[in-house]
Amino acid sequence: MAELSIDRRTRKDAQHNRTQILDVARQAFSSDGVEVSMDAIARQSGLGSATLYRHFPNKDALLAALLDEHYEDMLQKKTVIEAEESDAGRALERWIDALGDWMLVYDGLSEPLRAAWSRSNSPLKPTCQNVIDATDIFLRAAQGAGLAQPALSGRHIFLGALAVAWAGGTGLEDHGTRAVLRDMFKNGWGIAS
Amino acid sequence: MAELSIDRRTRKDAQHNRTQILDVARQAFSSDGVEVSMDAIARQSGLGSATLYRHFPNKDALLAALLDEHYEDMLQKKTVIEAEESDAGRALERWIDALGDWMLVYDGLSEPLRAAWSRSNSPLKPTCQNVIDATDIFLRAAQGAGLAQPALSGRHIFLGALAVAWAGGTGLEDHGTRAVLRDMFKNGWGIAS
DNA sequence: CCTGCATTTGGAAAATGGCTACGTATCGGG
DNA sequence: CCCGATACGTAGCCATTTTCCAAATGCAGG
Repeated sequence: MAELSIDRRTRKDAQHNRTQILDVARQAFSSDGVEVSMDAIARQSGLGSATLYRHFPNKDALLAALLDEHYEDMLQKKTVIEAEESDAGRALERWIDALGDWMLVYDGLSEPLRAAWSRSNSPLKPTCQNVIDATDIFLRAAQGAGLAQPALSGRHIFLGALAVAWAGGTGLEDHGTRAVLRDMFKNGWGIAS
Repeated sequence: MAELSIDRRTRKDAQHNRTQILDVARQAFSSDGVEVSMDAIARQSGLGSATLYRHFPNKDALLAALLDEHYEDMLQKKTVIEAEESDAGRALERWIDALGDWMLVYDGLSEPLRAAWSRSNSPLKPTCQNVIDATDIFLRAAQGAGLAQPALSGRHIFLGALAVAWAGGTGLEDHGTRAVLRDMFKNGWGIAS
């Protein structure tokens, strides 16, 4: 309903430009990381930068629009995990893995995500909150089964996964390091004596 | 010896300006984080920006000069820990804590540190390497005593500590989160079943 | 004390990036 | 087909890192 009224009032060229921007941005972020300039995206879209900013008031908003697409996938993964995995610990583990992958869809994505959740008015914040909420569900189940540290919250897990994604992200020649970091995130560096 | 020949050839005003820059930068980084502009540092030093760049070819070089001062403290801490702590696990823990503190001396320090170690020619790289080497010593001792995950290397610990510092760094209203993250780094989010 | 010259300096400017003001072009209903 | 609402692009602002070059300045030797 809301969509209809928007669509009806939005000019066709504007609609076309919007999807064009999203397509170009998706491609640009994928190949060059989130650090590509807005100017470059506008140029590749065949538009002036002001037009880009009219559709998305800032870079984070553009990023958020793209991430919301991926959030659909995340919801689906959530359903699949819940259906397939009876063990709450393994379910949480799979969810955290999915989280890590999500945070790596675009190179350098960790930065704006982290910045978003300290800044008060970032368009990325709702998206983060959704993911955190989903994480909380898996986490509490695992905690109930004694398979996750009881003091943690979904926010902590999110931050941890974000930190791992950040550290293991761009320019890490050694691919195995990523796996090691994830394992360290799950099990810690220490061994209880 | 090398210092003498440098000192002899370096003009007094240049020497003075150099220490002046370092003093101002130390203060500026401390109070405003590493994101302060080079221009601001130059201005507060009563110098033109070009002068600043003559002394330190880029921001990382300036940062590295300051961090090297702190590295002295780290070496001292290392000695103290080695002297006081007979348990290798606790020694490693204390070292990692020191590592975490070191990475927080300036706000936003994690960023350049991480960038440094993927970029090939960063002035910060040698400093990082020194810290990693020291970490390796503590780590191997702990591994030998069965108190740390055997698959890890000093580099992994360094990256992990960096990730924790990054995630728990700037703009984290909740101070307890930092402690939780450190604990999660040591023990993981999971509980072995 | 003076003087010549290498060294050092400062201000201006280039390159890049986020973002905006404003006049113009275009869409689409009547 | 026309006109107002809507969307557009140019040009530009501000901030940041870094570089260029002419002018100033310290210092060694006379």
